Amino acid sequence: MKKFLNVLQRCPLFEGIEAEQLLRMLTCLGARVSHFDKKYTVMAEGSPARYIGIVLSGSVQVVQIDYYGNRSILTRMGASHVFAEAFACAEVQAMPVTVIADEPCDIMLIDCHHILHTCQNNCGFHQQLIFNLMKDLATKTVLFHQRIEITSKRTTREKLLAYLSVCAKGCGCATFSIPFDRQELADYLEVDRSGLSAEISKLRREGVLRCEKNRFTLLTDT
Amino acid sequence: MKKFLNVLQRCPLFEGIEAEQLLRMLTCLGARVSHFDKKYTVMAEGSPARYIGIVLSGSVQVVQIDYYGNRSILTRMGASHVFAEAFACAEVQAMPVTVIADEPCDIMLIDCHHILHTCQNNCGFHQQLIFNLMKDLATKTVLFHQRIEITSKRTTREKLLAYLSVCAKGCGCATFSIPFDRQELADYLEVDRSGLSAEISKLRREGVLRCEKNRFTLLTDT
DNA sequence: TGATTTCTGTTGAATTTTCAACAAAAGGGA
DNA sequence: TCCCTTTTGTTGAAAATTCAACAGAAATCA
Repeated sequence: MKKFLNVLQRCPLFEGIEAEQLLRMLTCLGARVSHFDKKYTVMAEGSPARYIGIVLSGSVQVVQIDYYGNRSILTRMGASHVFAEAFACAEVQAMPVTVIADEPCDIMLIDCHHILHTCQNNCGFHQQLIFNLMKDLATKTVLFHQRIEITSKRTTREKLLAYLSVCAKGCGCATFSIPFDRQELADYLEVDRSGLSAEISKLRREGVLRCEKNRFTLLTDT
Repeated sequence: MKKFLNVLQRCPLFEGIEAEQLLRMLTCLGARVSHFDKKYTVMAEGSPARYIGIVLSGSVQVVQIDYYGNRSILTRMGASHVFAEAFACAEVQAMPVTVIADEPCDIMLIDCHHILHTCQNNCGFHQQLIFNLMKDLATKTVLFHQRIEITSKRTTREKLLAYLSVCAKGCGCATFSIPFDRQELADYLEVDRSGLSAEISKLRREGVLRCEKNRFTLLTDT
């Protein structure tokens, strides 16, 4: 656990909590760490939503797969980020999404009951934890709105440009890498992969962007 | 304020708080009530995100309008529901959405700072409020996932059927009313209105559903 | 290094959506 | 009630997406 202390301290869930106290707290919360190889399922759709997940290393994707096998990528979480907290906190019966390892990763799982209900030891950190959880959920909601703003566009071109604009704004630079391959980007934007590839080529020919693998440069100021 | 006490007690934000204490609390929080006529703007996109809103009567729509004037309806909130809490809690600079009155409505506004930061009087209810806020945000996130599951479908037919299924499941009955007219439903599902009307007619002809104005009956068990 | 698998871009056909325009129906106000 | 506005369903044409198939490029693995 100690070797991940740095990551844990950057986790929004533990903001304002000292390193020393953090380790004690994790013991009290019954936190445990598991390793997952790439593409393995961290949490399966339909399974009980008891646990809050924290990415200690690597990254995960939160995906939704419908009846026909169509995948939507809802989000990707890297080190120090929290996932599945909404389902655990809302006490839904079953996970409505699947979480899979995007790379080999170490994941910390905490039973949400231990966070929401004060324990026998009456530790003093619960208030802070719940406050942080609230902040984290608010931030997630804002990011969700951003995604909806992107996917609500009607054409592949508009979705792509909206997404790339957000990326550029986020990194403060017109050149940036995205964490998706073509199929994943298509599943994030909710469009057809081949149509996406075609659109990227078209935008490149038109001089709107440059692109080499998953590294893009926006040549216009949208 | 007192005439809305019933509604306020049903508000998830005030769960577990006694009526008497609630009224004192609202004074301390500096809550104020405003009336809005139908179609008036309750919160404008771009304005500071300081306030949490609570619907006391009537209903509001949370919408996103893009550069070209295309509207997306993100959600509709009726009496006792909370809105804009995520933006206020996440302390974003500007509202990324617009909130408009769907019907004539009374809205309670509370400055989020008063909730997040304990006041001089050191009232004891902040912990409970923050806990409730956290629960509320978690629930909202789950509902967002549900909306994404609907809008991520690729065809108008699939989106419509997914939406109607959720409605039917929600009210536990195959016959139900939806809170949208055709244009609003199209803006919620993110499809073209005329295409939506055509699809409804088609589904009616096929015997999949019955529909009279905004009252639907699903004839299949999807 | 070589073989195998995965990823990517391209194409054309079929399907679907979007767009614009219009008329009938419904609703609101005087 | 009548008039005017809004909503709704329909249609056909244009545009865009999806789908399937394929070949070359890139990555993986032994």
